[in-house]
Amino acid sequence: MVVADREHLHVLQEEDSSKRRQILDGARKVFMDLGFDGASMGEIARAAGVSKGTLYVYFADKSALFEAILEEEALQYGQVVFNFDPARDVETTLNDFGQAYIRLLCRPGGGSAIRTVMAIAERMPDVGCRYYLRVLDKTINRLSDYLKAHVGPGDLAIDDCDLAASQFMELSKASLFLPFVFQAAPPPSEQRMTEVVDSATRMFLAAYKAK
Amino acid sequence: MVVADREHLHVLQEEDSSKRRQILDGARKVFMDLGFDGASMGEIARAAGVSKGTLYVYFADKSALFEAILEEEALQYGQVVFNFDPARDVETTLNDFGQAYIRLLCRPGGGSAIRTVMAIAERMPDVGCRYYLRVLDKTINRLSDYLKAHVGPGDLAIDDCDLAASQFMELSKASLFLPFVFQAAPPPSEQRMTEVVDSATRMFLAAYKAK
Amino acid sequence: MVVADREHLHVLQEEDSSKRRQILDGARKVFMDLGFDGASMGEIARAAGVSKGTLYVYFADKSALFEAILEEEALQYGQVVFNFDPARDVETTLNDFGQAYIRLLCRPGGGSAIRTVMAIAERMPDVGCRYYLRVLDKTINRLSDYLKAHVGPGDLAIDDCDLAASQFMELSKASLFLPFVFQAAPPPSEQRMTEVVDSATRMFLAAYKAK
Amino acid sequence: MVVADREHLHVLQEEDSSKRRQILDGARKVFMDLGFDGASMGEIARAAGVSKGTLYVYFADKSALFEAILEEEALQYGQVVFNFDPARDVETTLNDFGQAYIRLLCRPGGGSAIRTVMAIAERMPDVGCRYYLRVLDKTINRLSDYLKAHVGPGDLAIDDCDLAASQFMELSKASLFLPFVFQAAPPPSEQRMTEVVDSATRMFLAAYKAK
DNA sequence: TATGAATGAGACTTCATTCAT
DNA sequence: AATGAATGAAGTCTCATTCAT
Repeated sequence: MVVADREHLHVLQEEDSSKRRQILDGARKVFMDLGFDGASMGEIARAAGVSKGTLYVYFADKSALFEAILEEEALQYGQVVFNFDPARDVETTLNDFGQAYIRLLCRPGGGSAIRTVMAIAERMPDVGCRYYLRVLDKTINRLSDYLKAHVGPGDLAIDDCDLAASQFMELSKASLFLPFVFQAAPPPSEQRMTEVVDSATRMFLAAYKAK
Repeated sequence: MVVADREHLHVLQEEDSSKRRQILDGARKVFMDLGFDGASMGEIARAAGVSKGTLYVYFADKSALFEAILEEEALQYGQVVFNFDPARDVETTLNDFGQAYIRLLCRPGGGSAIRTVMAIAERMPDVGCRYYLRVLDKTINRLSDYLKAHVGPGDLAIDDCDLAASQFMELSKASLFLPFVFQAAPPPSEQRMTEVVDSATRMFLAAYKAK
Repeated sequence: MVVADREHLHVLQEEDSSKRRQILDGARKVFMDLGFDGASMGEIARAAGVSKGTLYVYFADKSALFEAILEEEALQYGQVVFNFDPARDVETTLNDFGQAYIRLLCRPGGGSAIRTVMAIAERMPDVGCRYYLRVLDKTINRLSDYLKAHVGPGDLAIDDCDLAASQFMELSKASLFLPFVFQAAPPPSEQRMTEVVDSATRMFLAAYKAK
Repeated sequence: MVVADREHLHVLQEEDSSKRRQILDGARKVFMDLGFDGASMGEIARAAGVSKGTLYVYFADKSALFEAILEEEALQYGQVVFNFDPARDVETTLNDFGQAYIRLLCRPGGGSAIRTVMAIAERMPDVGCRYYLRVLDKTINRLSDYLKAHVGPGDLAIDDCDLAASQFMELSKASLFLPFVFQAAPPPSEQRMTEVVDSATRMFLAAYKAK
């Protein structure tokens, strides 16, 4: 056991050994296309251009590979620049954020991680939970912090900023995300996304703008 | 088996022959708990109290059984009385609907159908699509129709009622559904659900109440 | 031990180059603990503190490594000084031998070689055969030779000394070895081993002491 | 095949449903030839003339199949009529038993169970232990009981009957079993077995016959 | 010489599905 | 109709071995 750990450590230290990169890229595609159960290690190996055995050199098992991908997803999410500079005005900030957020969700393959994780959350609750906290909840918190900074006379009148942040994010998805993720509609057009986020921003400000 | 003949002539056709009922009930539980891939026909047979072979007497294969359950789910959803009587006033109607809606989603096992269907939407797009249309979109449309009936001076000022309906539904889930479905939080308390839907209603009216 | 001296010679062909020694020591432990099939080359490499590739520098394959260990085992066995000096009296010689023999078999890990070789004797008959001849049969023969030297009036009356030697060895194991090797009992106590070998010696002499 | 018709009975539960019998027979052969690790489920399926999947209908896993065979082995062992009728005289009883015992051990494939179980006793201690208790220890106890019944003036003078029983069994194997099990010699001849057991009996009585 | 990354065959096991009764 | 025995394809994972450095 200890040995295995060490062996993995050695490999893991080189975060971007090219084989590891290949595997993660191939696996992401397969996992997101087919879901955790639908993806087979053979398919992943083929997609990654390595042998099946090699997968297990880099990742202890299928779950570990899956979680490594979610880890990356979380990091990428964190690197998306949601500009929550408190100096910026609320309307612009919210609108920019909403636009970026919905485009992230509805990019081709964009809902896949959410969908895929959601799918196994019942059988692997800790995976679901961690993904939520690291990705979704974190974004809520950053927006919430921004809002808090603007609560005050002449700015925003919000009682529960966490709820408000969540509300704005939900509003930004309205009529777009569900049809997309259920494959009932193609990815929304640029124009439609703009409209929806504009509407969300208006609605949010109508409710929370201090008088 | 002469005596039995008379009975079994039509039983198979009948939607609710007792065996079929048993199977659907057992299968729903297993599918919702474990997901499409995680559920095995053996487990389903056990949960239904029938033999594995019998499953194939009533359903062509695993997918057909799964879709039959979604069919039922859609019917049940349709039977939930969302009281959209145009005669009722907007605030009460929206609030009542929001309360019922979030309780439906967050009931134990409530997110399961959504989660389960979402999970296979990429591999079985028509299943995902049909579920969306028959369940989610249908609800949106009914709410939208209600809203349309109230658009007018002194009532609601809404440009895009479909979007507005979707917005209200999304608002009703804010901060509640995602943590629940990702297993990052237990089902929300009654009080919290009430608060969130109250806030959603206020927000909606702040934005759309005609002046 | 003379090992320290040897290390100053850098003769790579030498049987006991330090790496080779490491490998043999690590491999013995793993093979004896887990059996031929249960032992993996990876585990052996770890136990030996070398890389997997290095194993194949010194040994052609897993079997060759295993046989090299049995070779050593045979040599060590041969070096255990069973004092069969013909000048010693029979009772003492037998008893001393029996005591040493049963302690050898029942030492922690003692039955392991026998067990391990036995296990693969059917698939690798020559390995089993050679081990028997070089280890077990050799001991029988040395005891047999000792007995032959004492056959005569006033000493021992034995017709078939090979059989007699084998009999004494079997008697020395009675009630001790099988429970131990089948893990049905912990290693026998010192006192019990003494009693059993004493009994074996008495029995042997009762049967073979010349009158 | 005419017989085949009769075999299509629903008798999975029965201990000797024909498929179960087939599997056990095929598996015994493969396990005994190749050892637990060396035997593959595919090979066993082929030897049994069933599909791999069928093996798992009857046995939970490879270990369970293996243990079922040991179970049978134990039963068969128990059914070997070792005639320990206390009314029989000691010499005949011992000799008959010894003859039967060594023939059991050295029959073709006879040492295989012992060898095979011994081989995995380290990794599966409970299997080893149970086999020892159910097969070997049980036989010792039955012989021991017989001996106890004959301890007395003019019959046997034995202090530790359990030890004595074990001693006789070990003596009966002397020079025969080890070469056989290590594949260093073919199964012993009838004549040789007779000689060895005769010698064992003489030796035993020389030591334990009451004076 | 020594390494360890990489491989691919093959192990055990599961499971949707079929078939005879 | 209902069963349950049987199947075989496919899944995850292990491991002896090779090869470039």
